[in-house]
Amino acid sequence: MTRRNDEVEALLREYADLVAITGGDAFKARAYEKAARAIGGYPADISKLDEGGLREIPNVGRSIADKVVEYLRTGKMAVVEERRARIPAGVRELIAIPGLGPKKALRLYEDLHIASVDALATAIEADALADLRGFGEKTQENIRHGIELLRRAGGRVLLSTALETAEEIVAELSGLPGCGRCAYAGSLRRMRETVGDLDVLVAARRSEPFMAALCELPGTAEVIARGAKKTSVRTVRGLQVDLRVLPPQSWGAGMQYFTGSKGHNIRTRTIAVHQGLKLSEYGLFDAESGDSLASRTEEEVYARLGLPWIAPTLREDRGEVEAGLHGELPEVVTEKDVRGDLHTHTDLTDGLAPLAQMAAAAARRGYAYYAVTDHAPGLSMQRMTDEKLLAQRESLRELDGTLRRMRLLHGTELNIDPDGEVDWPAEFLAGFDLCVASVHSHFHLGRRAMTRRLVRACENPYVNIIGHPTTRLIGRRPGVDADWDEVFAACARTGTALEVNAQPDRLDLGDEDILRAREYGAKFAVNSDAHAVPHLALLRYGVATAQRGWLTREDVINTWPLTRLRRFLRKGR
DNA sequence: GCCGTTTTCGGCCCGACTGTTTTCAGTCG
Repeated sequence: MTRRNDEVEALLREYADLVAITGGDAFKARAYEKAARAIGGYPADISKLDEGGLREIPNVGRSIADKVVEYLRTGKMAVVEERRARIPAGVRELIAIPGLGPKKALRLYEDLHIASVDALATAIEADALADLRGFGEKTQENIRHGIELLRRAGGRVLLSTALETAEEIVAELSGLPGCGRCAYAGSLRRMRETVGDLDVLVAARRSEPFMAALCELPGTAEVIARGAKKTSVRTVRGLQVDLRVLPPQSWGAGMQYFTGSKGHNIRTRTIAVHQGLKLSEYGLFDAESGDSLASRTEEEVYARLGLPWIAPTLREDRGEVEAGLHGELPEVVTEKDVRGDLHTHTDLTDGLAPLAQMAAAAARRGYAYYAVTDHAPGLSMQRMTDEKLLAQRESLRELDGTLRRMRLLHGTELNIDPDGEVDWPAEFLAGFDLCVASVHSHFHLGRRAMTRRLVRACENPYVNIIGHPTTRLIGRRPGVDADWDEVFAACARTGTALEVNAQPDRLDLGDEDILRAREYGAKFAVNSDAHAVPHLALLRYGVATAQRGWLTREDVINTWPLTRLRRFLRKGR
């Protein structure tokens, strides 16, 4: 279920954007952004809070608390409605284009009445921006490229967005009478980093009540097709949902078929054909007699084909069927295997919650260890100082040992400068239990310089993990250019782990790079990069990505017992 | 709009990059 917190966060963000676009006070816009972030990252459910309770949340004052109360009561915020009436939704979409902010969006709207990404693309094609102040050739080229980036996502949404919607729908349909089973399949079940549409399956004798329920959900905007076996709708967020109702005895075959991928299914069907069988969404059949041989569970279907059950995250036709036939499928890492998070923030830098709250929440997740890695001074906007950091270390050491059996590690997230140097000298770095090091600036160095930069970071005896190695932002920013083979080899050689950052818009490294890095024998750390208590749970997306990269416990350092982890962190020093 | 006080007003993340603006505005992290 989406939390009310998330709804309010989205609404306040929208209002902040609209204030910025309409040329309001920039500090006011930022105040709404800060409040949005604080509410989104607030651990408690805000719908249970009164105005006083809301004002306890940092950066929420009287005015915003009032508006939130108004929203919780009426489902609306009058000020947002007003601004929406003045600025079409498409204008706000424009500022999602990298390189295009609120000022340029307003100019496009006021001077040329451009109110959608499509209209902007058309205008650029028609060279209609030539006379507009601030839109020279380079700017237009950058915008064109930005639109390209957005479109390459091809209407796909982030895994996290898709999963939230799917879980809501599954929860709704599961509650209906006559529902045998209900689950999502498709690329979402395979946990791809973006999802084009949702496939939801129901096992039931009568399909009609489920089709009707889907069409009538509050989140359903439009019914695309409606039949007895399949119904398709589009949600208010623009996501297409296909619902298929299967006879209960076909559940396993249906899940296998609709989970895909296409490539994986071609492999399994080929195996079936060679055995004189036929595999469809209804079951595995004898090709001649038409007798059903297996269909009730996925395990049954795979077993009859001579295969072990294959984890959905592996079903990408990357050799998993072959591996299954030879009994060589990897035992992929699971969320339960993860003993601790090694990249997290607190309110000492840009996190929302204080150290004690983050640590307590981590302990509730059952972790054996937990690292706090706030930003280093190189990110000047974070205003980190040696004194603040050492004071944090002291509080952390005091807290250590008081949280069930969880051990606290003191770390930092260093900035890798263009030369591959990091924020502090060796003597100071030696005081940390571990260091994550990440690229946060100078993304366009060129391949050779970028490769040297990352390799030098690996060679630093105090750098343990390269954070979000490519720095890509899915759908918004491509990863940096480097000779990754060289970087991965350096990681393996120096005992530096590669992060699998679990933030849903990063998932960095991504699955394909993980597969490549694994070939060099590099190790990995699956981290949440949490900036708030609820973010700790994002780890599931990182674990799924690790699975898609075929990683096992052996590959992932934060599944190891603390003593083994500490040995790794010493990097042979 | 929020916050913290020097308690009711003034500061708020700050520096870098980029393109185009002939002196700096807009965007980003």
